[in-house]
Amino acid sequence: MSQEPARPTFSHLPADKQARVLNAALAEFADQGYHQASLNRLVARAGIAKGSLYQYFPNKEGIFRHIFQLALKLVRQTLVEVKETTAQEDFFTRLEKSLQAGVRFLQTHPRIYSLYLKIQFDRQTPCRQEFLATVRRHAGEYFGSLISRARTRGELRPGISEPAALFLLDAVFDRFLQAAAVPALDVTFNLHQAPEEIIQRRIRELIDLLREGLAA
Amino acid sequence: MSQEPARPTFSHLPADKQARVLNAALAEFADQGYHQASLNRLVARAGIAKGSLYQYFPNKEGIFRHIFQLALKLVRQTLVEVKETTAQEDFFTRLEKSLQAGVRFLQTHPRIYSLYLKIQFDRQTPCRQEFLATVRRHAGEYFGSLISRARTRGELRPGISEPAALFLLDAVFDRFLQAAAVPALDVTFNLHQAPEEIIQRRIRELIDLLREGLAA
DNA sequence: ATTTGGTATGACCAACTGGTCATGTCCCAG
DNA sequence: CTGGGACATGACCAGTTGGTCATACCAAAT
Repeated sequence: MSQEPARPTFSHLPADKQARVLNAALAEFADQGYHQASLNRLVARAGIAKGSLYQYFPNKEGIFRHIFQLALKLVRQTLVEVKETTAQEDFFTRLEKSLQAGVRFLQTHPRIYSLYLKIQFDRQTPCRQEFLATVRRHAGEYFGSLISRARTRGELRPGISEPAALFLLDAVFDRFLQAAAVPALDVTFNLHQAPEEIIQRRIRELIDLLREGLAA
Repeated sequence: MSQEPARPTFSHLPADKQARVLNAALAEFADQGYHQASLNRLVARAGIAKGSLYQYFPNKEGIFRHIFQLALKLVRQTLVEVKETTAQEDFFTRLEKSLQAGVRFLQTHPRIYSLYLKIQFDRQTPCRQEFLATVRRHAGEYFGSLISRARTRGELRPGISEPAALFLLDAVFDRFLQAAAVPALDVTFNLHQAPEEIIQRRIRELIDLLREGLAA
């Protein structure tokens, strides 16, 4: 499918040097996006020579694919973990804990989330299709399994359209995280860099609304 | 606040030439974003010389501000129009018609919507703050007025958190439009370039879900 | 002491960027 | 016929980009 993005030389490197390079790369791609990312800045941040970078990776896209695969692994891990640790709860508690986990992820890996957003909205980023497909598939499976178990337990209104429910959850959760991560995005929630306590209250309000609906 | 982005020379131009330049600019910015947009490509598309461009506008940012103001005007217009033409309907019908109007806008002005997305997620675009604030303000006022009238009419569940409802609507609507405009974004709705009929059905399903909630 | 293989380095390259400007064209007033 | 102002033009500029490469370094093996 796609050749190894990193050269063997890179894996022989002392761990701290690898880390420096990966950190610099993640930082650069996360806050500039693929095309605006500058390899000159990257090597400056990492404290290595330009030539060295090309001993580690075949080209810019190779660097990108590498850090993108690391990011993907982390996301997968997190999703699996949340799914397992909330397996015993009822549907709406699971939703609440999932959103909380999302916020935690975003706070501990802000650059990875930023990278994710960059990829999502720059149609020309390499691997975009592959990346989005993977993430959406995981999200879909995640919400899907929550929903289908909730349905067999009778926690859902009967006759609900499953695709619609999936879409709704995906939309609301994604937007919630976006609003927490990106300034000037949400109308009234003011989630960006809001204190933990407010975020928790907002999460509960939202889940309530999803559960009970808007109508009288 | 900010000087006129277009030079007088530009307004003296024959209308079709103006249109050619504006079209080329919108196209370039919409599918490349601000920084990746190339003025060389732009002038090639418009069929004018590089130098001419700088007789019309002071610099790249000036061009951007100009087309961005045109876009803003169009969005404002559309919102006002929808608000007025649905004034007589009940809350959930208004929601439905609003979403339909959004989809129509996106179909008739795909490049403007694309530009909007680019601005939303590229933190470094000029005028970003100003632009987002304006759009969000309009969206907020729009949904806000819908909600508060619905409340006085008793169409809403009492005790609903208004900010939460606003956030929910904004999130779902925006994501719906995004999914319709950008490939590979939604999990299961497959809205991208879907036929009119499917889109209408999805809208109805979503509004239903918002109205009645998820819980049994 | 010499050779060898992996790694480090930064000057260098072509391609492109946003932006400038001397020159040219054209039309209209004198 | 002459002059002047508005507009057109593309060669040109300095700066940056992703990428290359001859050279240098340094350990271990001979």
